[in-house]
Amino acid sequence: MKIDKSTGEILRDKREEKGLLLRQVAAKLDIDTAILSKIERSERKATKEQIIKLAEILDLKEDDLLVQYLSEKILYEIKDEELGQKALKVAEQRMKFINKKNS
Amino acid sequence: MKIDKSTGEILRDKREEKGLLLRQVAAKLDIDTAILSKIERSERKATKEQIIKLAEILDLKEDDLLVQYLSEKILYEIKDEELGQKALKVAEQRMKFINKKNS
DNA sequence: TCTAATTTGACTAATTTTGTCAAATGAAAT
DNA sequence: ATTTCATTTGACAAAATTAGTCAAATTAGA
Repeated sequence: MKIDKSTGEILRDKREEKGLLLRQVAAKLDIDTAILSKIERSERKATKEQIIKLAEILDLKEDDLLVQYLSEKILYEIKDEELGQKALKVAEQRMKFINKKNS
Repeated sequence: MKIDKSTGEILRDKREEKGLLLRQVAAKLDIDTAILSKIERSERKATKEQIIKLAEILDLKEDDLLVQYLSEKILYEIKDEELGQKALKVAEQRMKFINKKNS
């Protein structure tokens, strides 16, 4: 899993690698070019549906891209929080606890 | 850190322990009783400001309550996600990476 | 059973997110 | 240098989500 690249960077790199224009990919996503530009520069978040379509369009592994995307959503929640690191750890513990309970 | 109790349960337990009514606490928070009732039963999320006030009103350690609250917000983001667990782990790695970079 | 506390659900208000559009900027090619 | 096309920017609108009120229904204790 790439930990040193933002979702946006991954998307831009792959799009350019495939020689596609923002315009072309945006058309397939049915959104304005401006939004895709912003997504690639991490100025906007994509929606989950857009991520799924992008994986398809750019031949990226859907699950990997989704994990990347979700982890970014999580980090976004705590980005300005002093206690973010602690909260993440506690969230993991609670997640384990919940999973244990449901088995 | 309590891992087996929701924020709502913590709040309700402490409020009852102190013999306060929903009405009284809600008044201090400047919201309708109905909302506090829903927060305590995890039907609604509190805002960060409400959590801070509640820690004060109920004599709970602010940081602990905030960590509890933030971890719940994180879990909420991934509650319906198959890949939630993986995303959490990746978020932690990325968090570490970001912290390393900024030091 | 009376009374006060809590819960429920329908509704409104406020905020955030997602999107469009047009103008500005940048980059490549003559 | 000028043209042309891709990308970026920012102001704005639409849509969705979140936060709140209110009143009626339910629950719990004396």
